[in-house]
Amino acid sequence: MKLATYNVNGINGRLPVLLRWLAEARPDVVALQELKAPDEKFPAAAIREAGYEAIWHGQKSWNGVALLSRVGAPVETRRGLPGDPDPSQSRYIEAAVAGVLVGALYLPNGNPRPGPKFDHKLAWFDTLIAHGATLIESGLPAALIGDFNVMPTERDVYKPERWTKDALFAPEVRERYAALLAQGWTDAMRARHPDAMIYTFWDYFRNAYERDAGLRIDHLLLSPALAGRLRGAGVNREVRGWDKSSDHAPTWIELADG
DNA sequence: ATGTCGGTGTCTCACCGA
Repeated sequence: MKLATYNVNGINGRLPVLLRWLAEARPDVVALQELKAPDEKFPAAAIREAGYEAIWHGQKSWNGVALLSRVGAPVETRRGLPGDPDPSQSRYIEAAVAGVLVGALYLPNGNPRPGPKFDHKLAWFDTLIAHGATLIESGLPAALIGDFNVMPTERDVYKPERWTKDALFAPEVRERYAALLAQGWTDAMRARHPDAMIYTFWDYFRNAYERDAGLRIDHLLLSPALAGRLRGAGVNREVRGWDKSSDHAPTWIELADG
């Protein structure tokens, strides 16, 4: 099963890019972030015509997450993170799909730091850590996937020294990502490619993609009950070069049958 | 400080958030 995450940065503005990628890559299950659309403006018909059943949790203007599947309808288990510090922001949706419990998330950006947005990021992350523990304790094959808005290590940033004060690379945030892994979650990309330079995001500014000035901020974490099925991982980085692309590239893993 | 996007309202430009 191919499981992917993709921050689309506006699902309606990027719909041709999304549909082209779905047709070419044929992922089985996909988490989407930054829909930037209210529920009634989710392009459900186009997604269905592409062969995917979907659930979504949108909001006007910002945020918004969805889960797509072409291997059986996602059975929604949660909408919103339990104990979310600001439930008005649509950042989490969870479903059982193809025998895996998939939590699809869009962690707050948190800039500027310091400030209330950074505090919110830390609070949201703490809430995710609490929920992550319950998922691990369940013993189910589970995945937490999405835009975590954190580069876990220096290897995940094209120029680490320039990012030390940024909310995406702050020690408090990287510590929380490490705390999540310490629960038993496996960073699938790093498990498959321990030393490679891998990015999932390139800024729109200053020709970042052409210069390969990227960041690795989109992650797929696997519970102990699922990690043994990991067979491959990669980034469809060419998608970032397409016309009208998101600033993120689709990021995927391959799982053996359970 | 800067740069470039989509979405939205203040609505053919200016703003926010990223």
